[in-house]
Amino acid sequence: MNEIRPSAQAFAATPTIGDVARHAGVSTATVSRVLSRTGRVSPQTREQVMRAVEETGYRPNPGARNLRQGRTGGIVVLVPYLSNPFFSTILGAIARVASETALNVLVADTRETDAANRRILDYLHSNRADGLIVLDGNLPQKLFDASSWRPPVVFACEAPRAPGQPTVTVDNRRGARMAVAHLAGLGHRRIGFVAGPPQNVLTGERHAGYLDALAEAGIAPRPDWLFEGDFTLQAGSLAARRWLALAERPTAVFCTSDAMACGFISEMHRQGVQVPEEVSVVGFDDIDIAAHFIPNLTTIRQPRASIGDAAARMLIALMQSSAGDASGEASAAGGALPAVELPVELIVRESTAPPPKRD
Amino acid sequence: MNEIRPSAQAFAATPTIGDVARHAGVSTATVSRVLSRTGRVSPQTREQVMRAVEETGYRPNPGARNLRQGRTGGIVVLVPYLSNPFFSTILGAIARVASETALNVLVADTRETDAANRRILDYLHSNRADGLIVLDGNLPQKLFDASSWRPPVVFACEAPRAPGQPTVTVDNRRGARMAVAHLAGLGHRRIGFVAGPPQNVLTGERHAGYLDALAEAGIAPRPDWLFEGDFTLQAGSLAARRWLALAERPTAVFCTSDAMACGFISEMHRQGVQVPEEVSVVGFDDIDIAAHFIPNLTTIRQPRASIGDAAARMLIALMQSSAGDASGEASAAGGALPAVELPVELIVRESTAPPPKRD
DNA sequence: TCGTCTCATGTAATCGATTACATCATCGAG
DNA sequence: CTCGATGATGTAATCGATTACATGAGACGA
Repeated sequence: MNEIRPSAQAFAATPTIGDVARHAGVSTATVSRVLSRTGRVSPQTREQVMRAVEETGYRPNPGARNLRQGRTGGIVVLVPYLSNPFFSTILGAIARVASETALNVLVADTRETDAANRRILDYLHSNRADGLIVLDGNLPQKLFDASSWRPPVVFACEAPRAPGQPTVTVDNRRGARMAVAHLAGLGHRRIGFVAGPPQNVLTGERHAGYLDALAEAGIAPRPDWLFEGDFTLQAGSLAARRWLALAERPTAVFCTSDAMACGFISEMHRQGVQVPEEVSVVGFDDIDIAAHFIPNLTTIRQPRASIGDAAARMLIALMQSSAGDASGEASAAGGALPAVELPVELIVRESTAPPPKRD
Repeated sequence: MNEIRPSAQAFAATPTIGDVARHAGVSTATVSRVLSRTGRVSPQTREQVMRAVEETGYRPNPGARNLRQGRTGGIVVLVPYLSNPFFSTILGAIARVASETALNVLVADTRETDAANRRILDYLHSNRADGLIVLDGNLPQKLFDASSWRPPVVFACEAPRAPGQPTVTVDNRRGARMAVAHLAGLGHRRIGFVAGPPQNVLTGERHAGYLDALAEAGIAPRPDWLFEGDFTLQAGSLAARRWLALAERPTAVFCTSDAMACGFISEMHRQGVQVPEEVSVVGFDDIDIAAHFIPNLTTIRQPRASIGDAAARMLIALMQSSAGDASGEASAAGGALPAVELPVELIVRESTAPPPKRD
């Protein structure tokens, strides 16, 4: 069908490297060399090529380049619930780092994809991405072992239990301990715990920290003061209603997410219970609204942007070292960089106070 | 560097369609036909091929397919401030629709990219994406005219002023009018306006709606009750401080975002001013926290998920019609579908009340 | 003056799929 | 029995870049 080559006139479709070469009177190899700054090209030729690029309005086709180079030019971020602002901030940080290296950022919501596992396995197993960042710690671990060859993966926030994987986390246990110790320090002896999803790694770690702090304060844990939850506003409200139904109530609760803390306080307010006068509340995350919620939320700050930033940089480092390497396996070349733990911080605001004087 | 070619033995790297063909004793064309369900293949052969796919663990390389088919297999979403939960919800909805069609979703934060315009122009102008959804109405309009050939673009939320573009919006003007009419209906005559960024389209539309409602209520607008803002929590707090400094204060304010409403109320609380007893506040968006903020926020609900959903479906429709079309131009084939306007809804909660009795 | 080395550039293979076209066998109608 | 239609499959071009290798022109030392 190409019998009538469009010859040298106007470019109907997008110009290709061949068009540029013809315009400049050189070969495509030379154009490529000029544009990728590899190999030596005489200043004159370079000049001609650049002019031809200008004239034709040429833009290299990244797909073609990637195919040849055996890359995809993108990384995938697997997010549970994209609409959660906590994750979207991390995503933003990842995007910023990726744009420095001209990497595309693909997102996939692990909870939305109907045949979720299948799609994720696609991402992992295949040549769809040069690397993955997994923000969802609840994905079946099998997914990651199974595939014979896979691109580098970094787990962020919710690291799976299996060790030896590259991870970026915060010290959840210590954060929880700080939160509960803060309550104990204010004089609270009856401290509730609002959990995340049962299977979730974070739930486990933060619960461990909660127990640590109780033990340090010489307080016996009370199983009936452990409220189930799932990190959402609604779960916080639900926990509040359960708190209200209790005969013997905690004077303080540690919520394992700010969203749950807001939901909890909101429901308390609706029922006419004062925070922090009648019950103290500590959150976890320090999302934006925390500093503006009423009462301003005492919480544990996670450096969200730093998490995304660190995860992206770690992934890029892994990608580079596994590219230099002939086999696809992660190499020891870059040294052992697979685990970063970022610090958390207690932010004391208004939602905590000494327990009400009584009993 | 690749001098030692891995030769022909076991599949060190990922298997290709050629490996499958060899395994099944057929040609690559046949394998392709089986896998893409195009063309006729005998049941036996199909069986053999499927078995070979199984055995080799073959996954097609999407990059190669896309190159051949002249597509990229992805759409780009340009978001201002990825960390904004409002946008991330929309993004989530887009991702859901895109996954139905096995399209990749690439995100780019228009405010983070250092040489932002250059990168965006790249996305537009080049063969990087099969389509774009633009959530940022503040990008220079030139970007979109300039490029001779571009993939289909859908503007969502913040539609540019230029008409004739495919857009998904809500009736911002009507929403603002409803919000302010609600305040007027409660008896307020002194109503302030907390604006978004000056250049922003939404700011303009919502301000127009504000003026509409004032006019309907026979209230003269007061320029000194117009507070600048930028949709953020901080801007809301700042507006609150300005409100406090006023000699003559509005008894109600309409904030053009929920975040600003929260920031405003938060600062009021800090200064000991009661909402809604002393000043009523209406927001815009109905973000998740709105129903749990204290006081629960009266606001205008935007159907965020529907916006993302509609934008994605519109884009996919445009992509299909422009693919059938020989030229890259949008065709009239699919009929004129380029503008969807979704309804908004007034949600009355606790942050509004009749004005305090005085003068 | 003649290799030899370097530098600039061109030719063509390559990445991994899709797909236009060719080929061959089979079958039914005339 | 022959011819054309049909169906299954193979061959090879193609998408748009990168890059290994070949080539030819000068420069330079012997």
